[in-house]
Amino acid sequence: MTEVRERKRGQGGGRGLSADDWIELGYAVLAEEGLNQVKIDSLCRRMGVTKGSFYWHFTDIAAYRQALVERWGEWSDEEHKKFESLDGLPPRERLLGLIAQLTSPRHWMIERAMREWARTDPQARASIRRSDRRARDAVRRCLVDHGLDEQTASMRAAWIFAMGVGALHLSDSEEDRAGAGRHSAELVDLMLRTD
Amino acid sequence: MTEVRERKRGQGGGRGLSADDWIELGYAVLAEEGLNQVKIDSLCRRMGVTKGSFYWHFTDIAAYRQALVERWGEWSDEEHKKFESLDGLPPRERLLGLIAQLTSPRHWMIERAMREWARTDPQARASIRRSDRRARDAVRRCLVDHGLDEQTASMRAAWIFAMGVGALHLSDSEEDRAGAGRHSAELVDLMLRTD
DNA sequence: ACCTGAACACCGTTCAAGT
DNA sequence: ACCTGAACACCGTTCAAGT
Repeated sequence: MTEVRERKRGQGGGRGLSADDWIELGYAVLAEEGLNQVKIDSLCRRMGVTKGSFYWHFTDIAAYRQALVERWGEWSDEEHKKFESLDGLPPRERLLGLIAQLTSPRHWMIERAMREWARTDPQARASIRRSDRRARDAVRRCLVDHGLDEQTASMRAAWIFAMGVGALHLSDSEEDRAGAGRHSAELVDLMLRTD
Repeated sequence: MTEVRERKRGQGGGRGLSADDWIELGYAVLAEEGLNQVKIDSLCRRMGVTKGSFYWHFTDIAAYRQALVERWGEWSDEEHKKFESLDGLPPRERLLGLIAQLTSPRHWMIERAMREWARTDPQARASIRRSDRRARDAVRRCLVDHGLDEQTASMRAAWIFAMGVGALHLSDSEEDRAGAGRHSAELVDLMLRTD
């Protein structure tokens, strides 16, 4: 579909491709067609080069995946920073925003691919774990700020987080998502109860 | 697609393999080494036969996966029937049992494989959806029997179910599972609140 | 009925050779 | 520095031929 004939190149010039070009393409394919379409062969076809080109930029496909994982990690860092700017909001609104972000459909394919890779690649696992812990901590902080004790907050944060990951994987069937993705206000109200 | 010419035989007789033998092996490999190790080539090596044997029992690897999916569906049906026998228990205990079953570590690999296949294979998707709906309904019934109104029960059932699926996918990192898998009593108590 | 053996296509990987 | 082209291994698939 996305037949790239005209190669994108760095700002200045240079006739060849950069590692970044490959990563960019990888993400596009990942998001559009999923993990199983990220093959060296088809990537090269899209790029209009032979496989030797790919292997000049990356030692093997594991290194390529790792580059994608690293890029994802950086991107995840930025997202988190963006969210920290909402620290002024009351806990309930902050939590609603967090949940919206957690269950956002923006990058399902990519998130799923990361979790898939994390199952075999230790580096990917470390990256995901770091990102997950940050998300869970952010949720927990909302709960603590709202007045829950540390223990209860940790428990409920883990539940909410697991729910988010579940919604991520259920995102294919609309009926399943309905309950988990919508009604976040009701969920938050239940999770914030202190009585 | 469903070209499964199977031939069951007793324990003793028959020199050749049956489709069941292949399915059995597939499950073993799936559970032990995960989805990516279910290759025709390596399965044949384990069986001690050539690939022609595999292709006599199944038209292609899609048909084989479908046979695995069907088998999983039957097995899932049985599990559900087993659980219906607990209908006499009070809702709270029933719900605890359901959650224990939903987040049981027994067949993580297999469940994940099914959800993975469901992403591309419509038959697998139908199978999973059917099983999911049953599980969610069972949870919802516990909540209704405990006194929640239909709307609230549906919402909370979807949450609990999503949490279970999330726990399934987080099952690699122990820290994440800790909150979602353990503390089910606290979760149930929160979810059963009517006030 | 059940399988072998050889063939082919596809994809990951390597590497000498080109510009 | 960046890529081509040919080679090879691995795996999915087909099929004529064997028992």
